[in-house]
Amino acid sequence: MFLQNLLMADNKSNCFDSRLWQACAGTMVKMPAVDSIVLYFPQGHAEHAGVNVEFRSDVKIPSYIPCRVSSIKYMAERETDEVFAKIRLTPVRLSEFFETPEEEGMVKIGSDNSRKPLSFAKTLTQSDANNGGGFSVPKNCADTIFPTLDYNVNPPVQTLSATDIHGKSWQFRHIYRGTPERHLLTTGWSTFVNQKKLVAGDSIVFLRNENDKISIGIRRIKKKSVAMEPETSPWWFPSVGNLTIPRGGFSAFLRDDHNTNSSWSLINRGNVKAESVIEATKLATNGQPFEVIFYPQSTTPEFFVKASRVKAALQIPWCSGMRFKMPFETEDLVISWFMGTISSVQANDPSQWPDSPWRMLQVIQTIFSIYIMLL
Amino acid sequence: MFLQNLLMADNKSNCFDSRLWQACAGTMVKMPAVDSIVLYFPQGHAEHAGVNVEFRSDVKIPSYIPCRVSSIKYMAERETDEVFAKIRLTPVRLSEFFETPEEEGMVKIGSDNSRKPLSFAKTLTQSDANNGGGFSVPKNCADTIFPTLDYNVNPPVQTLSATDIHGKSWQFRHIYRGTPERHLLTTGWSTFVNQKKLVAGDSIVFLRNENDKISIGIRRIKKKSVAMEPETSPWWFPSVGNLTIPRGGFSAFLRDDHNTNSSWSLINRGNVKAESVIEATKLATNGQPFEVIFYPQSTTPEFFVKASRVKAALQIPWCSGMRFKMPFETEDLVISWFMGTISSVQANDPSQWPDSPWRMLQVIQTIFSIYIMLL
DNA sequence: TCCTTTTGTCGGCCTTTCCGACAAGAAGA
DNA sequence: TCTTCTTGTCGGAAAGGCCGACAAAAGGA
Repeated sequence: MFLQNLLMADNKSNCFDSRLWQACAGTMVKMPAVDSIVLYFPQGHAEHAGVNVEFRSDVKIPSYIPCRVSSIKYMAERETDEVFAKIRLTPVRLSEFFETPEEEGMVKIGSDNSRKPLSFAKTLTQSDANNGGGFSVPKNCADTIFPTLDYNVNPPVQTLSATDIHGKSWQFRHIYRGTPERHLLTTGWSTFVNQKKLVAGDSIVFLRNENDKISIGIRRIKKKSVAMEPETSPWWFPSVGNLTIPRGGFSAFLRDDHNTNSSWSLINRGNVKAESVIEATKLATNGQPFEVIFYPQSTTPEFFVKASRVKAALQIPWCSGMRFKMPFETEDLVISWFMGTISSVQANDPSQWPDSPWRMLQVIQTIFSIYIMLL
Repeated sequence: MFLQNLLMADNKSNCFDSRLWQACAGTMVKMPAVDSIVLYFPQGHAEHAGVNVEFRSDVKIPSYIPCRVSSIKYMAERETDEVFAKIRLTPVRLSEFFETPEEEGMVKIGSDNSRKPLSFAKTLTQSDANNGGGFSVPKNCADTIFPTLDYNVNPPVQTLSATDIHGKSWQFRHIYRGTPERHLLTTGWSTFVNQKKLVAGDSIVFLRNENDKISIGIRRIKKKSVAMEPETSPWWFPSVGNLTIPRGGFSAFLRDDHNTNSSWSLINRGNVKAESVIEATKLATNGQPFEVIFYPQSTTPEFFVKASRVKAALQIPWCSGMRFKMPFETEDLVISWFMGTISSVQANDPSQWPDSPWRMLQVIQTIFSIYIMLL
């Protein structure tokens, strides 16, 4: 059988370039390393599924299960280009969790920014998305990402090849013209917009890899837009007085209080099934390896958290009135900071999940509730 | 590494459908079966390369080497869609050649025509190739190959998907309209013409496989056109008086006498290198397995000939004045017959290759020389 | 030979897309 | 605040592509 056919057999495909995957997921999404130790939270997994998961009431489910990451597959939906990861987890003894060195899994944000920025994102304007028009290329993007034009010819023009997350190549005419002059993508752009079904508000990411090949990724606009809603599960940096936990933290999630309590802003609704959660939890509880699917663009938090981060967070005496600051990423990959005060600390669902570190996430949730109310 | 990248790593690709390969090569090109016995002719191989091959003079090279076909890979150039085959041959003892049953390798031309014709070829007109226009579909092609249109709607229209030799899918709008009404391919056609760099005179082949999937192949026009030049290496059917050797014969090749003697009409010039010929001959002479590349659209003959055919041909007392008839295939896959008289029988290069059955091909060459002179 | 069927080419018109003009917005002085 | 630089939107212009008309070519009687 022909290989290409194999790849197209279902609506998923292995990711062509893991850096493009990262750019689409958002630079603030940090996946754990293979072989590192994480805590798996069934409760978080259920919330990620976005449906009410009915666990069997006769079996006691632990609130967290320490696991070793066996493998991670970076993938993308063939239809929408939405990125997701397939993670294989193997339960380990709790002692292994505590034996993990403190430093393991720490991520130095910005440490790989030593080189020139290699990616550029732009939210599509009405003119960009209206087919008929081309794409207005921000000067920075053309200067730092695209191959340099020959400005001696008039007008300067070249063919730009960009590869999408599935490895499919797209060609665009890149021209520098107009008064005042600006960079534009013309021929090929409308085909891309139509085939990817892009609309104004969607973002695209251009990425230049080490061989100067260009990749092009998509981040779709959220259907239910909440003003300034962070696009990805943000990592937050607690800053308590002078105490700052360096480069660690939890993911946060966002309850959309404009709707009912059970309604979550999800992009992946329906992609993670309740049965998968029950199956994963069953295997995890029995100490058997299991597989979970994670959609980073979902607004629910990661439900597998690096051991070192959990330990860092547990050392903070969380209480009301505590001030904090938290970074989040907007559509254009710009990292902004939100500062506020913790109003209350409580477990998310105390009756079913007593004493779960998962309640920490409730803190963040509360913060966001306040945040939205202030707008 | 991503699979698709692997496939695109060089400018060759494994053929998507061997029947499409056959259609592009021409139905008169018959490849030997795997495990069958053939004669390999170093001289023919050298001519196929289209360059002067300098064999080492100190080693005596046999004029033919009996071989068993170990494997055949059907392939296509990624850039031009030109089909070729990679054939692995293992030298065998001459006794194995003679032990081959007479019937082996016999090909019954027309035996698989029992079903409706499943392929249709058309040479592109100026209007077909001019971008701006669509493609005028012959009625027969639409009726026998394409999915049947719903003639109740007005105008009858559908989307036609066709897969090229690399497995890439192309979409065309197939509409039945105009006065008088006719079948046309509109949207999608000009993209195909531009990307494949088709010009008026090139042929395309539509093929319907057992699952009613449509394939689309390309046969490019020869650069140096000789009027009524057969497009593929023809098989010929000698007919001597009442004696007709059934369904056997040699391939023929065509010397273009309008040019110098050493100039051959080649489509694959430069694709088969002299070094490959020397390497293959060296291995073959030493009795070791070797690999050859064969371009069926080349106008040089096959340089590996089925054992049974050689034996059949050797039984004919070739001499001047003998009348013969020979089928050949035109661009549109129509098989025509050419009849003539043998003017002389001589070895192609008697000093280097005495007593080679390869001289039989010289007969055909002579016939064609006469043929061209008559035009 | 004549008639019918099929299909190649053409000009008209509609749609798409390419273009500079202009101005709104952002950034810097 | 003013100036400069950047980029979003618009209407006109050019190109591409779909259409039936017509006639040439092919095939059958």
